[in-house]
Amino acid sequence: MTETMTIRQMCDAFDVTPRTLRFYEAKELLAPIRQGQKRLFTRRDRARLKLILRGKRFGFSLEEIRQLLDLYSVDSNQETQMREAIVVGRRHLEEMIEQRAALDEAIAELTEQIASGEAQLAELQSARSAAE
Amino acid sequence: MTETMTIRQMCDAFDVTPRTLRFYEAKELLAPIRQGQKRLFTRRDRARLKLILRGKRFGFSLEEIRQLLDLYSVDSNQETQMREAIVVGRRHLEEMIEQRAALDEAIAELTEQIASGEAQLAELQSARSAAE
DNA sequence: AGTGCGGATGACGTAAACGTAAGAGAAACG
DNA sequence: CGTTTCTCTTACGTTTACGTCATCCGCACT
Repeated sequence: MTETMTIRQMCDAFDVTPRTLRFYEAKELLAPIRQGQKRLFTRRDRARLKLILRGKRFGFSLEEIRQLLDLYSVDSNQETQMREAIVVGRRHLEEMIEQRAALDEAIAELTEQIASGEAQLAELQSARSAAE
Repeated sequence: MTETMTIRQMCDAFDVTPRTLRFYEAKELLAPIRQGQKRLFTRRDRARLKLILRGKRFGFSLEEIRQLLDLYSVDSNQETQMREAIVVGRRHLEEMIEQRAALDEAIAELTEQIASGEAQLAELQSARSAAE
């Protein structure tokens, strides 16, 4: 069905702007095929875009993501390229595991802070009703 | 002991540059006291800087972090300000929880990709030794 | 008195990741 | 056939988060 998608369909599907998709193409993160002038984004582009957006969310730069994408691209049957991709992948994996630990800690602390803030508010409430 | 710290001590302790600390002060994320011209960073500044660096790591902008810091600053006994901080805090908390879920998924997938990449490499190895 | 050293204050520069406007071409619609 | 509607390329603009001078000040040695 949706074997390929237009730029507009991509934008709607992934909530990005056309500019962003063209920018990613210029940076060689995506490689849509052309039908005349127009871009057609394939399943592969969609998979890559998903990974790009995920990577961005975790604070990786587009350049870091570009290196990592080689690991997911099946056509990296070139041995040296594959080795390189695995090294990059391992580095990212480590970083992400560290990030998860830090995230857990941050979530715990923030939860605590919110609770303590609410407690202070509740105190203000009861102080007010006692004053009536 | 180290009740207050100079800018250089801060830089060494947190691995940032003086420029960064002055920048954060300009953005009202930090508020070191002054001894003459020189900045002296207090315990409070250190706690805030820790939160700032953590927030950055999770992809929050300095402006978002600034809003969140009110929640941790104990002197936000102003009720409306406290309410606002709690709302912001809840929003961040939700986002971080979502982020953790996405992170878990990404870690799982990346682990898989690395394993599959290594399998391909191993195949190349055995193909080579069989060719001898 | 001279000379570093640490820190301060502008002010301009920069990299990343797009935003935005201008102009043009194809294509779909009434 | 004219007019929106998409999309294209080109190119300059913008925001965030600092980097990088240049210059100056005050204090500690010697």
